[in-house]
Amino acid sequence: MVRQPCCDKVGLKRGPWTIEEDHKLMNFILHNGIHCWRTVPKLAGLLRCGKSCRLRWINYLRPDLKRGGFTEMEDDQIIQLHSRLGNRWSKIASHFPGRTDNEIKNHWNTRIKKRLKLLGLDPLTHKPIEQKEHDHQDTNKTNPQAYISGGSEEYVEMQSLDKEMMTKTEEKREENKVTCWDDTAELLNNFEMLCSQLDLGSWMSQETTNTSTNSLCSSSVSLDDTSHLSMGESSYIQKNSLQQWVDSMDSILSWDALNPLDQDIFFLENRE
DNA sequence: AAGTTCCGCAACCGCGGCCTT
DNA sequence: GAAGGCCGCGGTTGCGGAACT
Repeated sequence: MVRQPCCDKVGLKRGPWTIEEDHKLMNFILHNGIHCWRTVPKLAGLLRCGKSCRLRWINYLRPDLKRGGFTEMEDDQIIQLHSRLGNRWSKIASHFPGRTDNEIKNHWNTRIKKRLKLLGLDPLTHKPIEQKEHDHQDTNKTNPQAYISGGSEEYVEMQSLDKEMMTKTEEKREENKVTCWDDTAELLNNFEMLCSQLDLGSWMSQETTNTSTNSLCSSSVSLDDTSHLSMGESSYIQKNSLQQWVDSMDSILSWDALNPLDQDIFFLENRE
């Protein structure tokens, strides 16, 4: 047997996904589920490799994804888990329903790592960096627990800075909400139309039954992923799936980048 | 206002592990 | 048990937007 490459890269598209590609992928998965990522792009009519499709679905399109900034509690938990598990992002992510390993990894590299360094802590070992130790006599500042519990002054300062930034971001969002309300309402409307066409509800129930039988080519897709959730959480996801998804997708996908006319054309095309 | 730098995030790549043949 | 096939994971890169000069 000759090993086939994961994908013949000739003629395959790379780089950022377009909204149309997203819809093709979503549409395909919602209707057919996933049996083998390798075949997904072909069957879905995408010029992408299976890996790319998998990544896009897991990190971006999954209905149960939770979006938005990380809370202080989540930050603390990530730090604690990282001190125990190291860079095993998927393991860490499994403690955060709706968060992806990629998201957590990025958050760690861009924010938490810097914070720890500022506090004189080695992000790898979570121990005080020696040189810093001389600079910072205050033990609170070199104590991870002090950081986690928000005990140091630097931590408090950073928290207030973060809050300030968060408030500004929220203000901006509010502004956008006001100015784009009509568009947003229309988008939600359109999206619900799409979802009803895609029959998300039946897909959800279908997936719950499918996942038990679909052991071959098991994927991390859909409600299988919610196995780690409590009953309450998973039922919440099901009950609120549509609205929740719409809400999250609204902020995730660049729907607002779409010309409303283009959207209409797109949705009309999809309805046929 | 224009140019430059910085930062965050999405996506890619390659390796390793598990499963199948 | 060996080899191949596929998936998942972690590291890295590159793009786009924000911030700064």
